[in-house]
Amino acid sequence: MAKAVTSSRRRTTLSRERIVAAAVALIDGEGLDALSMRRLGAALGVEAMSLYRHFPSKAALLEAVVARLLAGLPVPAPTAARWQDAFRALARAYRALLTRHPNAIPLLATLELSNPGSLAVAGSVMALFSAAGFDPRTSLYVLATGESFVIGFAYWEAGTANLREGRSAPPLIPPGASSYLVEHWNELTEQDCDKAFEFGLDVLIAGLEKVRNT
Amino acid sequence: MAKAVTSSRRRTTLSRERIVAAAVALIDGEGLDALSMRRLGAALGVEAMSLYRHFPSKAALLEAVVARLLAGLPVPAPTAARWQDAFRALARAYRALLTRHPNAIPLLATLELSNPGSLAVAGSVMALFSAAGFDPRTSLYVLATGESFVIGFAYWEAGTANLREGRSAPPLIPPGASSYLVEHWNELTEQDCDKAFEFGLDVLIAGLEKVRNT
DNA sequence: TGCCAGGACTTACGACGTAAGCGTACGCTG
DNA sequence: CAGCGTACGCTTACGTCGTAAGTCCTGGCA
Repeated sequence: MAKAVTSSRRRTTLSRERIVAAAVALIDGEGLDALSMRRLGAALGVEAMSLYRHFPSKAALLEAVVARLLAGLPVPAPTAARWQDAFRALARAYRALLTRHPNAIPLLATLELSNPGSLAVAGSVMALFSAAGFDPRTSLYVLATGESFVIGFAYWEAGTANLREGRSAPPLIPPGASSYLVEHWNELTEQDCDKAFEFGLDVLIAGLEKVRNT
Repeated sequence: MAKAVTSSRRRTTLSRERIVAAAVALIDGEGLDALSMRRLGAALGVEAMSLYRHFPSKAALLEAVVARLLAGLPVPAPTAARWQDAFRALARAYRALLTRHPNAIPLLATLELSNPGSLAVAGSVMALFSAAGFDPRTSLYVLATGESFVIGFAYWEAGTANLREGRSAPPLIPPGASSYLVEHWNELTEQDCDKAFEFGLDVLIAGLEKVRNT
């Protein structure tokens, strides 16, 4: 075979980079449950135990996955324009990240806070709001509020997506339920999710403006 | 033995009720990972496979667990006072539920939307805001925004709790990080979480008031 | 008294995370 | 160019998981 030359090399060369990339691909393509050490190894043409040369445990690997995903977030420059715009842009970017990797939502929700990668973002948000006149402690509360909304909304959107695609039984409507809900529950399209997110963002920003002037 | 009479009965009598209650206790006491069919059976003095007489799968059992937890939510009467107060009370009740069962947060975040038990709450929120003058679609957005905040905040709080108790390494601060963050990151107490939640609630309600008048 | 059916038990399979130890080929040193 | 140490992938094995299939006991009714 012409490839005999390369076969003198080790058939596959693992690295943390390659492993994490494959893990993200596996999660995106097949779901979080599909990320087992054996299947990840198989995707890389390698036995499961070989991965332990590069990561001490699966938990460590997941941390690295979260770090890689968080690295995709653009950290706003502190020189940015109005804090409202920077806040909005960051929230949208985070949501876009979660929408691109919906199967990784539980990972990010659980591990984000303990991941160094999130500190860059957290720091920029804190600086942003401190510069806008919020005191440091309040800036922290703003950070908590904004991040909670984005993470929680990702779950909401995933839940409605499951409903839409019938992966979970449409919850049979109990008799006395409000007709508003019944009417509008099933017509939640993706565009509605976009609108709902923008609505929440508007509400948050309007509220922050008001709280700031109190 | 005096109890010989009862020993003529089947030693243990299972029921969906008893199983779900034991499952909740196991989750609360030992964590979500501890809820395996075998361990749950053991807690009930029964073999794992016996549980399958009452639930077709573990997923079905988890649904029932979520339903039981959601049943603990007080649904506000539509006659309630100001929508602001009702909204605040419901959000607090939901957060209290999540705080009482922190190990069940991922369960509720993932399964809540597909659970009939959540429809009662959803319906009451929709009715509440419709009565307050929001149009139905906007009411749905309000529902999404509020619920996202509460769910997301539960993750945030759990994350900071892990940091506090050192269950995850305190993320080593990168060199250029904002000093605001560094200073305030580690002094997040439980009272701070309470305050952060109330802050978020204030912001949301203030924003909703403003949006409503536009 | 005898039968039936409901419900718990037994056994078994494939997949999981990972501990322990093995073999080999690459790259440095002399 | 020879030799060696070591980095790194492989093999085997253990205990646990969810659950499919089949067995057996027991309480209630004919």
